[in-house]
Amino acid sequence: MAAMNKHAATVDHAGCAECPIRHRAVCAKCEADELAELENMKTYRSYAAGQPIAWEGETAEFVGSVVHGVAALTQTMVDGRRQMVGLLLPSDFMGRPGRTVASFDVTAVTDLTLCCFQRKPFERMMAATPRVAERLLEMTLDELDAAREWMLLLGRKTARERIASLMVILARRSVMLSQGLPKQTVSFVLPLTREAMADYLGLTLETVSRQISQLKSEGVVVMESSRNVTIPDLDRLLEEAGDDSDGGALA
Amino acid sequence: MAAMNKHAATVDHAGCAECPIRHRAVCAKCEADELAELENMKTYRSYAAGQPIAWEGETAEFVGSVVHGVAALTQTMVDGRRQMVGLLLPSDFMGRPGRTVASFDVTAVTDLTLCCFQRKPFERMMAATPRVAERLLEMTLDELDAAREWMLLLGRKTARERIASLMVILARRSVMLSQGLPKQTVSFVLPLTREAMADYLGLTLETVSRQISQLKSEGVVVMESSRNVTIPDLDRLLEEAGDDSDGGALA
DNA sequence: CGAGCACTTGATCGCTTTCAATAGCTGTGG
DNA sequence: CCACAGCTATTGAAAGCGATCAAGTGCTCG
Repeated sequence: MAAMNKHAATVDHAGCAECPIRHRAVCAKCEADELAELENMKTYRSYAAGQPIAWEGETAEFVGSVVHGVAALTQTMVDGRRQMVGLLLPSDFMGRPGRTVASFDVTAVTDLTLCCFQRKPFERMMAATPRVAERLLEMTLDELDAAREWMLLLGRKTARERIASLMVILARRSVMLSQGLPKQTVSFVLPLTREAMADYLGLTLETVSRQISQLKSEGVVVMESSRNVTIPDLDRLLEEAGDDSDGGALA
Repeated sequence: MAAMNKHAATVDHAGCAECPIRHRAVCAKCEADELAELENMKTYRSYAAGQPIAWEGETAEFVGSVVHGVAALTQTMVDGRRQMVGLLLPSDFMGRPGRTVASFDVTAVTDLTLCCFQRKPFERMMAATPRVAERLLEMTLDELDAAREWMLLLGRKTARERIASLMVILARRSVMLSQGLPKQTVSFVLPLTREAMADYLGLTLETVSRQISQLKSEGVVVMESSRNVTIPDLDRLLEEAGDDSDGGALA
């Protein structure tokens, strides 16, 4: 099956200057000379949807940034219960400087391209130039905030609110990527299966399916297929998510 | 009531060299000259148990480290549901460089002493000397790992497993602080009320109480009072927590 | 001694899980 | 072209765990 093979994505970028994640990834603050150094040490790797990238407890020989696609960090208990603890979207950083052993399983959720750096040279560069380390700190603090928002969802939100919250996140990202002006209607494709959503939301896949059906029947979301979502009224969705409304604009 | 008043803790440390968190806080990697600079800008602040330290959405005028005591980061939904999203123990850092608006409510859980820095001078120092920034990145990455462990607990663990997991964390900390050699029996004081535990664990206080009672009746924990815990068999507790057993030693 | 607070315990309710069957979609091969 | 396998998703019925509502206990402090 195609899903089991690495496949060559479009990784023939002329250089970092044209990279789609140039201003959001770890390299965002780099000057031309630093970028050139990174350029020399980078390698692209591609993974098909479903492929493992790293296993918990094993040494990950590289770190890197997501260029295209989506990857998931998951944790699994001995009896098989599984919880997704992070979703890596384009520009997100994978791997931890200063620690060679991965803390979590990493899997490609969709077809995926990573911009990888060997651990040692990258750590040397971090020590030498502050810009990369600064940016990484900034990104890590953002991730920590996101993880804490997620803890509220997992600890206190109802199944319905969890689904709505996930939709809000995906809608927000869709708006950001398309650089669209804030409008009330948004459409996007769910990059996750029902099972992956369940793993993310701390629910079972049946509950995910049921709650989506209900939101659909009430007109909060409109679905052309099981993966194509349209949100007719974002304010309504935000209410369902149980978040403090931030005025409704996906700022 | 005493709980509403600031009270003077023992903050008359001669200097950073004698500070109890000297080798674990943000200043851990600093040389003597850098330490002197921090010494000039630091102020101690004390809070009584229950006092607020910062409110979500308001500007926090300082950042700092926990010296003594325990603080909690919490998030509250409009209808009052509350989730603790972080527990700040001695040496943990509070506040986010580069962001003036607090993302979460911060409250003193026990009587508390903070070693505070004005935001601006601290940020200037971070930009000038890499050691502080390096250490902060390290600490932030550790916190992110801890947050992700917590997401597994909130998303997938049973009430019983959650209680056991909290006990494991507190037992582990108690062993670290007392520098004791790893042994099978550990005693410690619960720094949290049942309600605070519930907020941390994503449960109600009644469920917390019931599960503690059950663990007690089964001999997994022994309690001299409602706050004094003894763990007669750590391996047993680890099993109950549902974590991969790491051999049982609280390494 | 009584007020206030933290905690415990009981009874019931309801949401989510579990178990189970069915539907829809996609690709493969006769 | 249709049948079928394999997978994803939906839906139903029943069970269970934790929440909710409600007393009651024990401790500390005035």
